[in-house]
Order: sequence, then C-alpha cells, then structure tokens
Amino acid sequence: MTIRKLFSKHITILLYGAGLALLLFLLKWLELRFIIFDHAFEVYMGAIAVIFTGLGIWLALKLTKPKVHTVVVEKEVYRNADNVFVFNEAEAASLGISKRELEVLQLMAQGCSNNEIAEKLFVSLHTIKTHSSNLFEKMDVKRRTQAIEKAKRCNLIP
Amino acid sequence: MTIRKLFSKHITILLYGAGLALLLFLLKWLELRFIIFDHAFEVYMGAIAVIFTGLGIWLALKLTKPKVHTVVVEKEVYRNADNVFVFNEAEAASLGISKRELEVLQLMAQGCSNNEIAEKLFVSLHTIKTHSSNLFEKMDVKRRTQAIEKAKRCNLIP
DNA sequence: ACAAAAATCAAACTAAAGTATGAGTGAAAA
DNA sequence: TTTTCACTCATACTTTAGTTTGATTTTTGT
Repeated sequence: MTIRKLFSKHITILLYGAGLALLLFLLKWLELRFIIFDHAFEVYMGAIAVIFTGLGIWLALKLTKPKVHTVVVEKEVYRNADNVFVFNEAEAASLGISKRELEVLQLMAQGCSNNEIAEKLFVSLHTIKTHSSNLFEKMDVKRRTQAIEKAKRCNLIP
Repeated sequence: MTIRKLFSKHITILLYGAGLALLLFLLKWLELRFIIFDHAFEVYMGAIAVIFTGLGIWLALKLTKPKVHTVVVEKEVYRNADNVFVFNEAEAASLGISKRELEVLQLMAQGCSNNEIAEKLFVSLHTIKTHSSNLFEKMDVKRRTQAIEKAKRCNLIP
C-alpha cells in the first residue's frame, strides 16, 4: 500500500506540519478570546441584534397570512333538456342576494327601466338605484345588461 | 367673576397642592432615572432587541415575495344539453335587421357597453349609437334590455 | 332584547344611453 | 347611370343609469 508507505516515510514532516497548524490554531483562539474579552459588550450586542433580527424575520414569515388568490373556474354541467327553470338558491345565497334584489333583477331582465321597476314595486327610484347598485356589487358586474347575462347563466332568473 | 374670586381666595391651598404634585412628579422622575441607571444594560438590550426584531420583520416583509396562495374553485354552471340555437332568419328579415345591427345586438346581449361594442367592431361610439337607435326602432322597443329580451324570445340571438 | 342585516329614502353627482338631425361613402339594384 | 340602402361619422341635446354618502326604519337571528 503506497499510501501507508508515504505516511511512514515522511512522518517527521507531517508531525511538524501538524504541530505548526495546532500552534497557529491556538494563537488564533487566544486572539479570538482576547478580542471577545475586550469587546464583550459589543459582541453581546451584536449577537442580540443578529438573534432578534432572525426572530423578526421568522415572525414575519410565520405570521403573515399568504394572500389567497381565488380563481373561479366555471365548469359547465349539462342539465336535463326539460327546460324547466330551477332557481339556483345556492348561488344566490353565496352571492348574498336578497329577496328584494332578486325581484329587481327579474324586472330588469324583463326590460324594465328603473322607473318602471320602482312603480311596480311601489318604492322610490332611489331605492331601486340602491338595490341595483348593491346587486352589481354582489354579482361583480358593472351594468344591468351584464347582470342579466350572468343571472341567466347562473340560473338566478329564467 | 366667580372663578377668579375662588382662585384668589384659595390661592394658598392651590399653591400647596401644586407644590405637592410637583414633588411627587420629581420623586417619580428620580425613581425612573434610578431604575434606568440601575438597569441600563437591560434596558439597552431590550431596546436593541425590539429595534432589531422590527428590522427583521421589515426586512422579511420587504425582501420576500408576497406569499400568494392560489385556490382554484370549480363553480358549476348549469346549462341545457340540447339548446342548439337556430337563428330565426325570417324574423330578422321581417324586422329588417341588418348584419351589422345583429352584431351590435349580440354584443349588447353579452353585456357590452356601447363603448366596448364600438371598440370591438372598430367603429366610433356614434356609429354604435346610430345602430342601436335604429335597432330599437325596428324592434319596437325602448331600451337595450328590452331589445335583448325580445331578441332572445324571437331566437335572433342564443 | 339587542345586534346585524335588509329595506327604504334622499341629494348630488358622474357616466352612459338614447334621440334628432344631417351628411358622406360605397355597393348593389333599378 | 341614377337611385337606394347599409354603414359610417358628427354635433347637440335629453334621459336614464349608476355611484357615493349618509340616514332611518323594519326584520330577523341569536
């Protein structure tokens, strides 16, 4: 075995090198100790700073809620051909649409103007405007035509 | 002035009270100073800890990408399986509705605003207004919502 | 009973929608 | 070739729709 051979051959040199390395190590250690003793306060402060910075980072990473980005994928479900309208109550509930708002929506879809709706429901034009505005907010649409389109698609109205 | 009268009458008592209050304040202040001096190191450490925790939090919030948790929600949209739309050409012809007007009508039914329709068809808003106005005349309706309702009923649009 | 949600009304806006009228262009029909 | 008609654009105007803010009164669910 050539490796053992080399080891035994240059053992003196190796020992010497090892001794030197150890000495250097010791010196370094002593130097470090000296520095630490001399700057104990600063080192302590530094350690505290590092530790608490780390703690802060950890806290921030742990305690921030991930922003939930909800992507709604509309999946088409085919229904029986018997064109009988079944009101999608679940959808209405999830959107938080009230009875009155639904009435307004229905009349809208029939082509009524806000004024006509107000007359039919015996309330003021203001009220209908409020209802429709809330409706658009809840349905996430901008116009009555969009509301009608979406409502039909989601079976909120026939 | 009764307030000034009261003031001058009981000036001694007031002064005495103020002096006492001041003394108490002084005592409290001295006590605080004492505590701070006595615990200077701890207070300093605490301050460092708080500051660097804050720094850590700030660093984490600033330098990390916002955690975005994407949730894909499948929403069921019901639809009739059999609805094969057949365009009622006879009706369209009898009403004298032109190709372009039909395009406008379709986009209307999709919930587009006049401006959006104009953009999609690469014409001006004026043109769309003219088209829609003519459309309402031909269909004998007053509003776009009525036009949509009637068009669906008459199978001019899906 | 009491808080929360729904329904109602109002004023003051801004933004669209719709009307009336006129006019130019290009293609197809008379 | 002239006329008709769909399509385009424009101005000026009126009406309707939609927003914002704020308030009061009913319902309604614990």
